[in-house]
Amino acid sequence: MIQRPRGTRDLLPPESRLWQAVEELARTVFASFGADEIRTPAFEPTELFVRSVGETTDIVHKEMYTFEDRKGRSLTLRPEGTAGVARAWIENRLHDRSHPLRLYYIGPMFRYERAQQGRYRQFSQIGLELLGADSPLADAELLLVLHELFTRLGFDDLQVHLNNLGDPEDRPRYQQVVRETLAGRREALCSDCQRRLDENPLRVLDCKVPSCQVIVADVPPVSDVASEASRQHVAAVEAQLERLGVPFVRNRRLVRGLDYYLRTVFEVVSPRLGTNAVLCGGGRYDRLISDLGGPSLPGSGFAIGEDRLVDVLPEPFKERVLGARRLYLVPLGAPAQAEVLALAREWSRAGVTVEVELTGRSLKSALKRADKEGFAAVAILGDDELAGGVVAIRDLVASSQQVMAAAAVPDWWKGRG
RNA sequence: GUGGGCGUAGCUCAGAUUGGUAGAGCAUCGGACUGUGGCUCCGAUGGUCGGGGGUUCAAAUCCCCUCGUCCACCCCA
Repeated sequence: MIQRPRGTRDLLPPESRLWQAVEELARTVFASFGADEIRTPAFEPTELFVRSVGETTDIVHKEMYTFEDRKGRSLTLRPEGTAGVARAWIENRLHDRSHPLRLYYIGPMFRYERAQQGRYRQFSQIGLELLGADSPLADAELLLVLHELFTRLGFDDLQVHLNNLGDPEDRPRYQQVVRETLAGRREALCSDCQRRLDENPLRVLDCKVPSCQVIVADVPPVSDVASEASRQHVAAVEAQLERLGVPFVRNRRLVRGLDYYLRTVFEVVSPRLGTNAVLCGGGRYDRLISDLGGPSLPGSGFAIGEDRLVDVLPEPFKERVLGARRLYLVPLGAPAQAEVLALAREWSRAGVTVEVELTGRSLKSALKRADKEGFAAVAILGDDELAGGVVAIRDLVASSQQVMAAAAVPDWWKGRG
């Protein structure tokens, strides 16, 4: 049997409805704050990700799906969404548009990793990018939109972690501080941290090995070495959030795995997820567009892991989506079968969710099925009803039954919502 | 990429230690009840025992390889 590739999944009904509902709400909330959708290719020139995400990052270095096309060009399945948006902005001269520009995307990303719960080789991200505004207000708006979406999904237990990564100019100075602080204790660090010390010292900060955390506790947080301008920026973001009542915690150890972030960085974590608890990550990237050869343009954005989000969706939201009422239309006998689709069309046009029984099963087994499948009601159309121009409507919840004109069913249906 | 757990019916699992005709519950379909669900009873359908190879008269069971999945590390969404 041919099986799907490792780390990919088939989204089946009814769970696919949850995905639709999440995406629909995200579109609604984003659009209500002035964002529009952008759709970029699922694969891009490899160079784009090397230059934006960063050569030394794990994503680029060992997690990309890279291949050559028939003309020998190196292409890569996108491992994240921001790079493609930045590329598209430059290539399509969106510079000419009025800014700031709010662009959102929803779609699959690809990373070659060992799959486990909440981590897949193909996963979906819902992202929002805010281009052309360098103010703290822009970062605050992103966090607000995020908070609004999560609140409307019914979450009340998520935590927003926030940190200041400083400006790129601060980075060498900070790396120096890290190296100096840890110079004498290199041997005491785990082997991963010893490697990080050379390649990407920032990442030593969020090592989860307890012995490392003890040692790293002596290292001053990035924000202490950060420029005055970046400190004022992040402080202003925090002040906005406090004013808005958007809860967050300062996490001075928070570091992100993509090189383009600076100043404001944040994560949203769910206590209901295990190891892969990060539901959303984001931050400011004022140098990304210029690093890719475009003009100087500030930007800020986030990406939500849709797979993880759906995994921890609050029960009330799920019930609302999965509990949608449906009417089961059951024809009995050939004359009724001849009429049944026309009737379904009529009801469908009037806003009824109607499912026609097609297999000719007995009324008894149809009712049995209706009960199992959770239909709200069954419309029975037999010879008797046909003769009188009526249908028998059996309400499965109330266990009651009545006969009414076929044309009256949509109103009856609405009245019971 | 590293370490470990687990793959038997659509689902949850027994059967493996000691090789000997593949099982149960649930689900599905049908009947009891000829046009009325949920409960009960009866019956039926359903399996290359993840795949391949080896040992053996005989393998779900023992050995090797492989694929998948889950957990931890790593990483991030």
